[in-house]
Amino acid sequence: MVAARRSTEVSARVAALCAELGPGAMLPGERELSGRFGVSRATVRKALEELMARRVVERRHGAGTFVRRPAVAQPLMATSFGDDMRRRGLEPSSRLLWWDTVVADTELAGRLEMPGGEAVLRVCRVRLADGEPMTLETLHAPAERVPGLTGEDLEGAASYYDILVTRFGRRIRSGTQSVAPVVLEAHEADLLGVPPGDAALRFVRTSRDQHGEVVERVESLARGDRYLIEMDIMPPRDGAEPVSSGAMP
Amino acid sequence: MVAARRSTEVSARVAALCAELGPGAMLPGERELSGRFGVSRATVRKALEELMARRVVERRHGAGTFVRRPAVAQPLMATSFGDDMRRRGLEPSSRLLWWDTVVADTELAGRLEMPGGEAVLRVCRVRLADGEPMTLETLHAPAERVPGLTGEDLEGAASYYDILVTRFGRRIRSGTQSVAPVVLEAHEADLLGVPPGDAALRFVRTSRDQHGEVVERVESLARGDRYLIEMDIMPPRDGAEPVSSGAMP
DNA sequence: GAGTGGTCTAGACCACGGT
DNA sequence: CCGTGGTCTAGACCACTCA
Repeated sequence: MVAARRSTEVSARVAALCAELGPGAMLPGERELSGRFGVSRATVRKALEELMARRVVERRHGAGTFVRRPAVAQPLMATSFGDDMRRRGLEPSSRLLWWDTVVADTELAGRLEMPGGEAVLRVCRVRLADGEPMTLETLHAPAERVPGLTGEDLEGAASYYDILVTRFGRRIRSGTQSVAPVVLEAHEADLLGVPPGDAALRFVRTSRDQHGEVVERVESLARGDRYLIEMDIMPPRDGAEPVSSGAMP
Repeated sequence: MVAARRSTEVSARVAALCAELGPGAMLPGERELSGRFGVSRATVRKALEELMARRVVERRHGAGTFVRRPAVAQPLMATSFGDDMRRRGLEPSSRLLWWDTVVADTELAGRLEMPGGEAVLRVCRVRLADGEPMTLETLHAPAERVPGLTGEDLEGAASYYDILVTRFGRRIRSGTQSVAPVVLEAHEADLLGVPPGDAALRFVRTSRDQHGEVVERVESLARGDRYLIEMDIMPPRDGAEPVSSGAMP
């Protein structure tokens, strides 16, 4: 792999160093790094700023630069978990917990906008980044729209969105998502590797393909210490209804 | 006003230039600006990066730097708590818990982008809808930018955003917000009228006025049982960083 | 006081876009 | 082609933290 920019190269090498040292560790100084990698200090600083933006490191004026346990920002776009993690320089994977197919009752059929009485594929996975549990996901998909798909297809590094495109010719075009805070139950905390009673975000996402058909409903629990939602906000335009807003159940 | 960093000073002067030239206009080149302001090109670049992050300018490699056109299709809006509640048919109000002014230390001054050592107004309120506590808010505002404002001005049905406009001629133009899940401490739960240990959302919002000046930093705890973020999501646009959407407490 | 990150300078070369 | 932004260097001084 060729790094066009030296700062990107330095960035990657420092990120590797971070992984080696572990969270909380202090990195060598900028001058030391610039010597070690044979680049100027300005380049090292640019690389560190990149890692800063990615929340990999934390800098304290006068003290040093430290490896951070990153809170992963949740982009409010329909990116797959894998793409999301890779963009942060983390290696995504999945651990399949269980899967089955059930017959949709009226409520589930309604949510998936499918006929009642038909089969629904359910897959429960732990999603990991660099081997560390990040979210606990349960996927619901109308079996008619993804014929032949099983839970095993979604093990390891497989991406549901990729499979949707390559096997079924379906592309995600839109979706809605809600987010609420929850306190983790013991078994959930256990699967996520955090203490029970920790805070988490509960995402519920419904996605549609190019035909407007619902192809997934995902309920996902994300560790509160590793997930952070960031958004830009704009003032309301007069007369416009909000495209999105806080709601009260 | 003294700008400690020369890049901040340059930033402000270029922002003024942008306002003068109008949307779509091409700015002078970086070398030209560095000569005009008597700073190095690196400093100009740093200033431009700041304006880039604030979406004031847009740079095109090989072409130039341009004043950004009014944002297209901003998917999301910053409404005040009061407007938000009224839209849901609820009657908003506030209960003032305490207020004071403090001298900004370096960290706070940095967050508010104001000179260190100056005064900051802090106001802590419980926000209610139909008399029921919804959020617990702590507002921070640079006193210089809202002279004479006190906590009492924000009691009852008063809206900070309204006051900003009517008394100080400042309109919210942009902002950023982050959201994380937390577990409520006993005293927080008490103020919100929920059991301790309940889940909540912690919003941290920074808003700017038409001059690009920070006019508030608000930390707000929203009851997890009454607040839910809902958003539309779109597939990622190639190359685009997430300009994301969401909701406000 | 020694070492850290934060800022700035004055120069260089490269990659890209329009004419 | 020329002017633009993008990257990089080698050095300097300042502000901060911590032993």
